[in-house]
Amino acid sequence: MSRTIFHVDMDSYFASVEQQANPNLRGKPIVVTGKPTIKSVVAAASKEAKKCGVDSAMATWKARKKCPDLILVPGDPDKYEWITNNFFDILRSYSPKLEPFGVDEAFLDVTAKIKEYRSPESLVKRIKKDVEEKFGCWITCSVGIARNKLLAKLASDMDKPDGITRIRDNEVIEVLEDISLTDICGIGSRTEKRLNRLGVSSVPELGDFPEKKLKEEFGVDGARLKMMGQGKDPSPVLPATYEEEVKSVGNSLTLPDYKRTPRKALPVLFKLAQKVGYRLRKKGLMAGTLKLMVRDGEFNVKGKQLTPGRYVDDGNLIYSFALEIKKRLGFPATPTMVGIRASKLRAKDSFSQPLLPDRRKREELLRVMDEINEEYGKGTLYFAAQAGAEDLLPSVGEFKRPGDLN
DNA sequence: TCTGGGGTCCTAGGACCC
DNA sequence: TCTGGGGTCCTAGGACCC
Repeated sequence: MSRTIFHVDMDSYFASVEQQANPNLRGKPIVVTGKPTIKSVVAAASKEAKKCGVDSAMATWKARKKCPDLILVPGDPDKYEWITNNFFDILRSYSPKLEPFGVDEAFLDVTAKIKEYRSPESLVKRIKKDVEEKFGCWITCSVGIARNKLLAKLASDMDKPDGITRIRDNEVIEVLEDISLTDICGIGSRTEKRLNRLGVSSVPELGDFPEKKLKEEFGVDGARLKMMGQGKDPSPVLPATYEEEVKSVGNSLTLPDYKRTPRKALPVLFKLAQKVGYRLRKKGLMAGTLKLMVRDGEFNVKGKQLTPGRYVDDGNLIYSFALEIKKRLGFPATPTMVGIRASKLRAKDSFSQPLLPDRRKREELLRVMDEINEEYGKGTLYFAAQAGAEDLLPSVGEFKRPGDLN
Protein backbone atom coordinates (compact mmCIF):
# COMPACT_ATOMS: atom_id res chain seq x y z
CA MET A 1 0.00 0.00 0.00
CA SER A 2 1.20 3.40 -0.90
CA ARG A 3 2.26 5.65 1.96
CA THR A 4 2.06 9.40 2.41
CA ILE A 5 5.18 10.79 4.07
CA PHE A 6 5.91 14.40 5.00
CA HIS A 7 9.34 15.84 5.55
CA VAL A 8 8.99 19.03 7.59
CA ASP A 9 12.00 21.30 7.64
CA MET A 10 12.23 24.56 9.58
CA ASP A 11 13.52 27.46 7.48
CA SER A 12 16.81 29.10 8.56
CA TYR A 13 16.01 27.64 11.95
CA PHE A 14 18.24 29.34 14.54
CA ALA A 15 18.22 32.61 12.62
CA SER A 16 14.42 32.68 12.39
CA VAL A 17 14.09 31.98 16.09
CA GLU A 18 16.34 34.94 16.88
CA GLN A 19 14.40 37.21 14.53
CA GLN A 20 11.14 36.15 16.12
CA ALA A 21 12.60 36.80 19.58
CA ASN A 22 14.11 40.16 18.75
CA PRO A 23 12.20 42.55 16.43
CA ASN A 24 15.39 44.58 15.86
CA LEU A 25 16.81 41.66 13.88
CA ARG A 26 13.82 41.20 11.59
CA GLY A 27 14.36 41.81 7.90
CA LYS A 28 18.09 42.07 8.43
CA PRO A 29 20.95 39.81 7.35
CA ILE A 30 21.92 37.90 10.48
CA VAL A 31 23.84 34.74 11.22
CA VAL A 32 23.79 32.64 14.36
CA THR A 33 27.19 31.39 15.45
CA GLY A 34 28.54 29.40 18.36
CA LYS A 35 30.55 32.32 19.62
CA PRO A 36 30.15 35.78 18.11
CA THR A 37 33.77 35.94 16.98
CA ILE A 38 35.14 36.29 13.52
CA LYS A 39 36.93 32.92 13.89
CA SER A 40 33.76 30.89 14.20
CA VAL A 41 31.47 29.49 11.58
CA VAL A 42 27.87 30.13 10.53
CA ALA A 43 25.36 27.79 12.18
CA ALA A 44 22.35 29.39 10.49
CA ALA A 45 21.81 32.35 8.16
CA SER A 46 18.63 34.40 7.83
CA LYS A 47 17.02 34.57 4.42
CA GLU A 48 18.28 38.14 4.05
CA ALA A 49 21.84 36.87 4.61
CA LYS A 50 21.32 33.99 2.21
CA LYS A 51 20.52 36.52 -0.52
CA CYS A 52 24.14 37.75 -0.26
CA GLY A 53 25.43 34.23 -0.66
CA VAL A 54 25.95 33.52 3.02
CA ASP A 55 25.02 30.05 4.22
CA SER A 56 25.61 27.63 7.05
CA ALA A 57 29.08 26.12 7.58
CA MET A 58 30.69 29.20 6.02
CA ALA A 59 33.54 30.79 7.98
CA THR A 60 32.28 33.94 9.67
CA TRP A 61 35.00 36.18 8.23
CA LYS A 62 34.02 35.02 4.75
CA ALA A 63 30.36 35.72 5.44
CA ARG A 64 31.26 39.24 6.61
CA LYS A 65 33.16 39.81 3.39
CA LYS A 66 30.13 38.84 1.31
CA CYS A 67 27.78 40.85 3.45
CA PRO A 68 29.32 43.84 5.28
CA ASP A 69 26.11 44.64 7.22
CA LEU A 70 25.95 41.13 8.64
CA ILE A 71 24.89 40.89 12.28
CA LEU A 72 26.44 38.10 14.35
CA VAL A 73 24.17 36.61 16.99
CA PRO A 74 25.45 34.10 19.55
CA GLY A 75 23.36 30.93 19.68
CA ASP A 76 21.07 30.11 22.59
CA PRO A 77 20.69 26.30 22.73
CA ASP A 78 18.06 26.36 25.52
CA LYS A 79 15.75 28.50 23.44
CA TYR A 80 16.10 26.22 20.42
CA GLU A 81 15.49 23.11 22.47
CA TRP A 82 12.24 24.52 23.76
CA ILE A 83 11.03 25.37 20.26
CA THR A 84 12.18 22.01 18.92
CA ASN A 85 10.22 20.09 21.53
CA ASN A 86 7.09 22.15 20.90
CA PHE A 87 7.52 21.82 17.14
CA PHE A 88 7.66 18.03 17.44
CA ASP A 89 4.61 18.08 19.72
CA ILE A 90 2.61 19.91 17.04
CA LEU A 91 3.60 17.32 14.43
CA ARG A 92 2.86 14.46 16.80
CA SER A 93 -0.65 15.76 17.29
CA TYR A 94 -1.32 14.88 13.64
CA SER A 95 0.35 11.45 13.64
CA PRO A 96 2.21 9.40 16.25
CA LYS A 97 4.56 8.23 13.52
CA LEU A 98 7.03 11.07 13.95
CA GLU A 99 10.76 10.62 13.39
CA PRO A 100 12.90 13.61 14.41
CA PHE A 101 15.87 14.16 12.11
CA GLY A 102 18.17 16.61 13.83
CA VAL A 103 16.77 19.56 15.76
CA ASP A 104 14.80 21.25 12.99
CA GLU A 105 13.51 18.47 10.76
CA ALA A 106 11.25 15.50 11.04
CA PHE A 107 9.55 12.83 9.00
CA LEU A 108 5.85 12.26 9.54
CA ASP A 109 3.90 9.26 8.25
CA VAL A 110 0.35 10.51 7.73
CA THR A 111 -0.90 7.56 5.66
CA ALA A 112 -3.62 6.71 8.17
CA LYS A 113 -4.71 10.34 8.63
CA ILE A 114 -4.82 11.59 5.10
CA LYS A 115 -8.38 10.43 4.36
CA GLU A 116 -9.71 12.98 6.81
CA TYR A 117 -8.39 15.80 4.65
CA ARG A 118 -9.17 16.94 1.15
CA SER A 119 -5.57 16.52 0.10
CA PRO A 120 -2.08 16.17 1.61
CA GLU A 121 -1.57 19.84 0.87
CA SER A 122 -4.53 20.89 2.98
CA LEU A 123 -3.15 18.93 5.92
CA VAL A 124 0.23 20.64 5.45
CA LYS A 125 -1.52 24.01 5.57
CA ARG A 126 -3.09 23.09 8.90
CA ILE A 127 0.31 22.18 10.30
CA LYS A 128 1.86 25.41 9.04
CA LYS A 129 -0.92 27.39 10.65
CA ASP A 130 -0.29 25.66 13.99
CA VAL A 131 3.41 26.43 13.76
CA GLU A 132 2.73 30.08 13.04
CA GLU A 133 0.20 30.40 15.85
CA LYS A 134 2.54 28.77 18.35
CA PHE A 135 5.79 30.54 17.48
CA GLY A 136 4.96 33.63 15.42
CA CYS A 137 5.09 34.41 11.74
CA TRP A 138 8.89 34.68 11.54
CA ILE A 139 9.27 30.99 12.15
CA THR A 140 8.20 29.03 9.09
CA CYS A 141 8.76 25.57 7.69
CA SER A 142 8.96 23.94 4.28
CA VAL A 143 7.29 20.62 3.68
CA GLY A 144 7.94 17.84 1.18
CA ILE A 145 5.24 15.30 0.36
CA ALA A 146 6.00 11.95 -1.27
CA ARG A 147 5.59 8.19 -1.01
CA ASN A 148 8.81 7.67 0.97
CA LYS A 149 11.33 9.48 3.16
CA LEU A 150 14.00 9.85 0.49
CA LEU A 151 11.67 11.63 -1.93
CA ALA A 152 9.94 13.67 0.79
CA LYS A 153 13.32 15.00 1.91
CA LEU A 154 14.22 15.94 -1.66
CA ALA A 155 10.87 17.65 -2.06
CA SER A 156 11.08 19.83 1.06
CA ASP A 157 14.28 21.34 -0.31
CA MET A 158 12.78 22.30 -3.67
CA ASP A 159 10.74 25.27 -2.51
CA LYS A 160 12.18 27.23 0.41
CA PRO A 161 11.25 29.08 2.49
CA ASP A 162 7.65 28.41 3.50
CA GLY A 163 7.03 26.02 0.60
CA ILE A 164 4.92 22.95 -0.03
CA THR A 165 6.25 20.53 -2.64
CA ARG A 166 4.72 17.26 -3.63
CA ILE A 167 6.46 14.63 -5.73
CA ARG A 168 3.82 12.43 -7.33
CA ASP A 169 4.68 8.89 -8.37
CA ASN A 170 4.63 9.73 -12.07
CA GLU A 171 7.07 12.61 -11.50
CA VAL A 172 9.82 10.62 -9.80
CA ILE A 173 11.86 9.82 -12.90
CA GLU A 174 11.83 13.43 -14.00
CA VAL A 175 12.94 14.66 -10.57
CA LEU A 176 15.81 12.18 -10.37
CA GLU A 177 17.14 13.38 -13.72
CA ASP A 178 17.46 16.93 -12.41
CA ILE A 179 19.42 16.35 -9.22
CA SER A 180 23.02 15.44 -8.49
CA LEU A 181 24.18 12.40 -6.54
CA THR A 182 25.01 14.38 -3.40
CA ASP A 183 21.51 15.87 -3.30
CA ILE A 184 20.41 12.48 -2.01
CA CYS A 185 20.50 12.18 1.74
CA GLY A 186 23.12 9.53 2.49
CA ILE A 187 25.44 10.23 -0.43
CA GLY A 188 28.27 12.53 0.54
CA SER A 189 31.34 13.69 -1.36
CA ARG A 190 33.37 10.54 -0.56
CA THR A 191 30.71 8.20 -1.85
CA GLU A 192 30.20 10.40 -4.89
CA LYS A 193 33.90 10.12 -5.78
CA ARG A 194 33.85 6.34 -5.42
CA LEU A 195 30.77 6.18 -7.63
CA ASN A 196 32.42 8.40 -10.22
CA ARG A 197 35.32 5.96 -10.34
CA LEU A 198 32.84 3.20 -11.24
CA GLY A 199 31.58 5.39 -14.07
CA VAL A 200 28.42 6.53 -12.27
CA SER A 201 27.91 10.28 -12.37
CA SER A 202 24.15 10.79 -12.24
CA VAL A 203 21.25 9.48 -10.20
CA PRO A 204 19.56 7.58 -13.08
CA GLU A 205 22.93 5.95 -13.86
CA LEU A 206 23.12 4.78 -10.26
CA GLY A 207 19.64 3.32 -10.53
CA ASP A 208 20.60 1.36 -13.64
CA PHE A 209 24.00 0.18 -12.40
CA PRO A 210 24.42 -3.57 -11.72
CA GLU A 211 23.74 -4.26 -8.07
CA LYS A 212 26.46 -6.90 -7.99
CA LYS A 213 29.16 -4.36 -8.82
CA LEU A 214 27.84 -1.89 -6.26
CA LYS A 215 27.97 -4.62 -3.61
CA GLU A 216 31.57 -5.41 -4.56
CA GLU A 217 32.52 -1.79 -3.96
CA PHE A 218 30.27 -0.84 -1.02
CA GLY A 219 29.40 -4.12 0.67
CA VAL A 220 25.96 -4.20 2.26
CA ASP A 221 25.37 -0.55 1.35
CA GLY A 222 25.43 -1.48 -2.33
CA ALA A 223 21.82 -2.59 -2.49
CA ARG A 224 20.65 0.53 -0.71
CA LEU A 225 22.57 2.77 -3.10
CA LYS A 226 20.92 1.13 -6.08
CA MET A 227 17.49 1.77 -4.57
CA MET A 228 18.43 5.38 -3.88
CA GLY A 229 19.22 5.74 -7.58
CA GLN A 230 15.69 4.60 -8.35
CA GLY A 231 14.08 6.86 -5.78
CA LYS A 232 13.02 3.89 -3.67
CA ASP A 233 13.19 3.86 0.10
CA PRO A 234 11.27 1.22 2.06
CA SER A 235 12.52 2.42 5.46
CA PRO A 236 9.69 3.14 7.88
CA VAL A 237 9.17 6.36 9.81
CA LEU A 238 10.43 5.34 13.23
CA PRO A 239 8.70 7.12 16.10
CA ALA A 240 11.06 8.39 18.76
CA THR A 241 11.03 11.22 21.19
CA TYR A 242 13.78 13.76 21.10
CA GLU A 243 15.09 12.80 24.53
CA GLU A 244 15.10 9.08 23.89
CA GLU A 245 17.32 9.68 20.94
CA VAL A 246 20.40 10.66 22.89
CA LYS A 247 23.17 8.09 22.58
CA SER A 248 26.17 10.21 23.40
CA VAL A 249 27.01 13.62 24.80
CA GLY A 250 30.18 15.40 23.80
CA ASN A 251 31.87 18.76 23.49
CA SER A 252 34.85 19.87 21.49
CA LEU A 253 36.62 23.11 20.76
CA THR A 254 39.00 24.38 18.14
CA LEU A 255 41.92 25.92 19.98
CA PRO A 256 42.92 29.52 19.37
CA ASP A 257 46.44 29.84 17.96
CA TYR A 258 48.04 30.71 21.29
CA LYS A 259 46.70 27.58 22.99
CA ARG A 260 48.01 25.09 20.45
CA THR A 261 50.45 23.27 22.71
CA PRO A 262 49.77 20.10 24.71
CA ARG A 263 50.21 22.01 27.95
CA LYS A 264 47.98 24.94 27.15
CA ALA A 265 45.29 22.63 25.80
CA LEU A 266 44.80 21.07 29.23
CA PRO A 267 42.73 23.85 30.83
CA VAL A 268 40.48 23.74 27.78
CA LEU A 269 40.08 20.02 28.24
CA PHE A 270 39.22 20.59 31.89
CA LYS A 271 36.45 23.00 30.96
CA LEU A 272 35.11 20.63 28.33
CA ALA A 273 35.02 17.84 30.92
CA GLN A 274 33.01 20.07 33.27
CA LYS A 275 30.61 20.90 30.46
CA VAL A 276 30.07 17.27 29.51
CA GLY A 277 29.52 16.41 33.18
CA TYR A 278 27.00 19.20 33.60
CA ARG A 279 25.07 18.18 30.50
CA LEU A 280 24.95 14.57 31.67
CA ARG A 281 23.64 15.59 35.10
CA LYS A 282 21.05 17.85 33.56
CA LYS A 283 19.73 14.96 31.51
CA GLY A 284 19.92 12.60 34.48
CA LEU A 285 22.40 10.37 32.67
CA MET A 286 25.61 8.59 33.57
CA ALA A 287 28.28 7.61 31.03
CA GLY A 288 30.06 4.27 30.90
CA THR A 289 32.48 5.13 28.11
CA LEU A 290 34.60 8.23 27.54
CA LYS A 291 36.39 9.22 24.40
CA LEU A 292 39.14 11.77 23.96
CA MET A 293 39.65 13.32 20.53
CA VAL A 294 42.50 15.45 19.25
CA ARG A 295 43.08 17.05 15.87
CA ASP A 296 46.61 17.81 14.72
CA GLY A 297 48.02 20.53 12.48
CA GLU A 298 47.26 18.48 9.36
CA PHE A 299 43.59 18.21 10.30
CA ASN A 300 43.83 14.52 11.15
CA VAL A 301 41.59 13.51 14.01
CA LYS A 302 42.65 10.79 16.42
CA GLY A 303 40.55 9.43 19.22
CA LYS A 304 40.83 6.91 21.97
CA GLN A 305 38.09 5.66 24.21
CA LEU A 306 37.95 4.01 27.58
CA THR A 307 35.32 2.02 29.43
CA PRO A 308 36.48 2.29 33.01
CA GLY A 309 33.99 -0.11 34.55
CA ARG A 310 31.98 2.52 36.38
CA TYR A 311 29.52 5.20 35.35
CA VAL A 312 30.36 8.89 35.71
CA ASP A 313 28.69 12.30 35.55
CA ASP A 314 31.26 14.31 37.53
CA GLY A 315 33.32 16.71 35.45
CA ASN A 316 36.44 16.33 37.58
CA LEU A 317 36.32 12.57 37.26
CA ILE A 318 35.72 12.86 33.53
CA TYR A 319 38.79 15.07 33.31
CA SER A 320 40.83 12.53 35.27
CA PHE A 321 39.85 9.82 32.84
CA ALA A 322 40.59 12.12 29.93
CA LEU A 323 44.12 12.62 31.26
CA GLU A 324 44.44 8.86 31.60
CA ILE A 325 43.41 8.41 27.98
CA LYS A 326 45.75 11.18 26.93
CA LYS A 327 48.71 9.26 28.39
CA ARG A 328 47.96 6.36 26.05
CA LEU A 329 46.83 8.32 23.03
CA GLY A 330 49.69 10.80 23.10
CA PHE A 331 49.23 14.38 22.00
CA PRO A 332 50.40 15.94 18.76
CA ALA A 333 52.95 18.75 19.10
CA THR A 334 50.36 21.19 17.76
CA PRO A 335 46.88 20.18 18.81
CA THR A 336 44.29 22.27 16.96
CA MET A 337 41.16 20.78 18.50
CA VAL A 338 40.33 18.80 21.61
CA GLY A 339 37.09 17.08 22.50
CA ILE A 340 35.49 14.71 24.96
CA ARG A 341 32.52 12.50 24.23
CA ALA A 342 30.60 10.39 26.73
CA SER A 343 28.67 7.33 25.54
CA LYS A 344 27.22 4.05 26.80
CA LEU A 345 24.70 6.20 28.61
CA ARG A 346 22.21 5.00 31.14
CA ALA A 347 19.67 6.78 33.27
CA LYS A 348 20.87 7.68 36.70
CA ASP A 349 19.16 5.54 39.28
CA SER A 350 17.86 8.10 41.74
CA PHE A 351 16.78 5.46 44.24
CA SER A 352 20.14 3.92 44.93
CA GLN A 353 22.39 6.28 46.83
CA PRO A 354 26.13 5.85 46.54
CA LEU A 355 27.45 3.76 49.40
CA LEU A 356 30.57 5.73 50.14
CA PRO A 357 30.02 8.89 52.19
CA ASP A 358 32.62 10.73 50.10
CA ARG A 359 30.67 10.07 46.94
CA ARG A 360 27.41 11.11 48.54
CA LYS A 361 28.95 14.39 49.61
CA ARG A 362 30.39 14.87 46.17
CA GLU A 363 26.98 14.39 44.54
CA GLU A 364 25.40 16.86 46.88
CA LEU A 365 28.14 19.38 46.11
CA LEU A 366 27.61 19.04 42.38
CA ARG A 367 23.85 19.33 42.74
CA VAL A 368 24.17 22.56 44.68
CA MET A 369 26.78 23.94 42.29
CA ASP A 370 24.52 23.22 39.32
CA GLU A 371 21.63 24.94 41.05
CA ILE A 372 23.65 28.04 41.80
CA ASN A 373 25.00 28.21 38.27
CA GLU A 374 21.52 27.87 36.82
CA GLU A 375 20.17 30.55 39.11
CA TYR A 376 22.97 33.10 38.83
CA GLY A 377 24.46 32.29 35.45
CA LYS A 378 26.98 29.80 34.15
CA GLY A 379 30.45 30.19 35.60
CA THR A 380 29.30 31.71 38.89
CA LEU A 381 30.82 28.77 40.70
CA TYR A 382 33.62 26.66 39.28
CA PHE A 383 36.43 24.40 40.36
CA ALA A 384 39.84 25.84 41.12
CA ALA A 385 41.52 22.61 40.05
CA GLN A 386 42.96 22.80 36.56
CA ALA A 387 46.03 21.83 34.61
CA GLY A 388 49.00 21.67 36.92
CA ALA A 389 46.85 20.76 39.92
CA GLU A 390 45.93 17.21 38.90
CA ASP A 391 46.62 15.97 42.40
CA LEU A 392 43.46 17.76 43.53
CA LEU A 393 41.36 15.58 41.27
CA PRO A 394 39.81 12.27 42.28
CA SER A 395 41.97 9.25 41.56
CA VAL A 396 40.81 7.07 38.69
CA GLY A 397 42.41 3.96 40.18
CA GLU A 398 43.68 0.95 38.26
CA PHE A 399 42.30 -0.47 35.02
CA LYS A 400 42.00 -4.19 34.83
CA ARG A 401 39.29 -4.60 32.27
CA PRO A 402 39.78 -6.04 28.80
CA GLY A 403 40.66 -3.48 26.24
CA ASP A 404 42.48 -1.34 28.76
CA LEU A 405 45.78 -3.11 28.43
CA ASN A 406 47.24 -1.45 25.33
C1' DT B 1 41.75 28.83 0.89
C1' DC B 2 39.74 27.25 4.86
C1' DT B 3 37.46 24.26 6.97
C1' DG B 4 32.81 24.75 13.88
C1' DG B 5 30.51 21.82 16.76
C1' DG B 6 26.74 18.80 17.69
C1' DG B 7 25.58 14.16 16.63
C1' DT B 8 24.42 8.96 14.32
C1' DC B 9 25.50 4.62 12.25
C1' DC B 10 28.53 1.10 10.36
C1' DT B 11 32.58 -2.02 10.02
C1' DA B 12 36.15 -4.95 11.40
C1' DG B 13 39.14 -7.20 14.47
C1' DG B 14 40.35 -8.90 19.10
C1' DA B 15 39.09 -10.63 23.74
C1' DC B 16 36.32 -13.38 26.24
C1' DC B 17 32.69 -16.71 27.55
C1' DC B 18 30.00 -20.79 26.92
C1' DT C 1 44.05 -32.62 25.35
C1' DC C 2 42.47 -30.52 21.37
C1' DT C 3 38.93 -28.65 19.14
C1' DG C 4 34.70 -25.36 16.81
C1' DG C 5 31.57 -21.78 16.53
C1' DG C 6 28.22 -18.37 18.18
C1' DG C 7 27.31 -14.31 20.87
C1' DT C 8 28.67 -10.13 23.12
C1' DC C 9 31.52 -6.40 24.47
C1' DC C 10 35.18 -3.23 23.42
C1' DT C 11 37.92 -0.14 20.44
C1' DA C 12 39.46 2.69 16.24
C1' DG C 13 38.21 4.84 12.37
C1' DG C 14 35.30 6.28 8.46
C1' DA C 15 31.24 8.37 6.36
C1' DC C 16 27.50 11.14 6.79
C1' DC C 17 23.99 14.50 8.58
C1' DC C 18 22.39 19.30 10.29
